Amino acid sequence: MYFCPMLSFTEENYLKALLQITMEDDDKPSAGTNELAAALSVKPATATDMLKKLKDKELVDYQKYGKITLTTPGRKHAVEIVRKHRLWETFLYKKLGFTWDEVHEVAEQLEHIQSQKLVDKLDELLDFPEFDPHGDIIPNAKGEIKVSFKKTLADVDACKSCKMVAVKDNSVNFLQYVVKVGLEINRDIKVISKESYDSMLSIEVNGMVHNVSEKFAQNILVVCRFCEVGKACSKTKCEIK
Amino acid sequence: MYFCPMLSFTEENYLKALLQITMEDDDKPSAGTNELAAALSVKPATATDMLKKLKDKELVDYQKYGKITLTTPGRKHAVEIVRKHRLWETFLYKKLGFTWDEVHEVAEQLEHIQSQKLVDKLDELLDFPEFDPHGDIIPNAKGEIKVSFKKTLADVDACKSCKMVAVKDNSVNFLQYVVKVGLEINRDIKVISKESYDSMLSIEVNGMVHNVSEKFAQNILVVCRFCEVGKACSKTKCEIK
DNA sequence: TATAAAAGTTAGAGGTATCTAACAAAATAA
DNA sequence: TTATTTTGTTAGATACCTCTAACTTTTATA
Repeated sequence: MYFCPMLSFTEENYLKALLQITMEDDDKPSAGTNELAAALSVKPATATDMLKKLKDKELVDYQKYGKITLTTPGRKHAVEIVRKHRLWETFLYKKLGFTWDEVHEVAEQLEHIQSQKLVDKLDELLDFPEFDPHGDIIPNAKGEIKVSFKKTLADVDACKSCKMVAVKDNSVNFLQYVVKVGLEINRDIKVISKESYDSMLSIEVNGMVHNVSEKFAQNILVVCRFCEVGKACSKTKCEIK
Repeated sequence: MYFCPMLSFTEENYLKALLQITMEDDDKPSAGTNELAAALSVKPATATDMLKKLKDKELVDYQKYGKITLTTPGRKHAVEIVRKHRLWETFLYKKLGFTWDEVHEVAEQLEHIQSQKLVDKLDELLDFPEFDPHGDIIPNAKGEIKVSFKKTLADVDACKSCKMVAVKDNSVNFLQYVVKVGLEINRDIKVISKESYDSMLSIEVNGMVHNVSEKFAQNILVVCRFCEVGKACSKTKCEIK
């Protein structure tokens, strides 16, 4: 039987970063030291030290010079932090009138509050939400996460339409830019054209045409216009294969 | 112009403890090292080190072997933490269905969250409450604290009645005991008799008689039965001088 | 007032989380 | 396959917060 010790903020942040790296891409279920260090804005040497500690606590599988993966308890803990983070974001957005670019920073602090009752009650107060303000799925109380969307606006072909369901980047900069382009969750987007030279996209949103970079498009997650978020798409009509 | 630097959790806890010690008793507006250390469950040596640091940051006035007081910025910071603590307690109690003995522990964590907007919005959501679930006054957004009640149940003479308005001890143990005796905020209490030997009190609450210790009584704050909390008492009727 | 007790400080040490600089292993390219 | 680049590790240092043990100052008491 696994005993869950109290983890420091820092340890929790390492676990969360590992989960986010390994969830990002199905083909790559492990992370590297540099990658992890970059995600946490620390030096690789610092990450190496922490990895030893997390290994001793059996929260990560890791060998010198090898790849890093979360153990089952490590993953469970990381999912719980993500759950708390996204519930708090939803609370700030729905109950306190925060804008979607403000919630992330505060939730980074709130996600570390230790109280199972608090999390459960917050979930209840919010009526067990499925998605946070950025369209990300909130893991449920059992720690289950539905698979997230893999298509981005950058994957949509010219002349096809889609619907924005989430964003991959939660930074203030990006989110404010998204708003400026007239985008929000559930908004329809039509890809007018794609420039083959630099992958710039011309998109139509709310009747307005905008040119956006490939980097921007890669951070907008989309589904077919006829999809309902969280449900299967009607394949006969689907425009984004 | 004072620049407010980011303080660590620990530093904030020292400031809060200093405020609580110096607010407790009007006759003694300063604290000692041992007293402070005891309040924080650390050794006096540890407190001495931290005091040097807080002095460098101009948050406390302090000389070697001398008494400790908060500076104006130090006090301002401490009041802000108390404000956050009590707002969070009120939130947990009113919005999430926590009991009054559960809120303190979680608020100890939440009080350190850094976001002015969060505090302001929380205050608004709660409709600018004056008191927390323990009857303690919540400092307002300007950092003003109304003077708190000075009479305790232990000060009430035999055969006189009073009304409970707050508790001085926020520990789970004490609060559960208070409930067991049938007490809660706004409840009337009649002091039936006082034992001169050990100051045990016989009190009547809700028609039931209980014997309580002096220690217990010293942690129950009361006003005259005809007082409205936060307002002046009708002196002609006041029974607790 | 002299002495004992209480209160407070200093010195030296340990754990955590971070860094830089130097080094080692693995992956990639020539 | 060898050389180069990328990736990852170790060693040594620092800042923070804590401790114990020994010491000093202040306060209280006899």
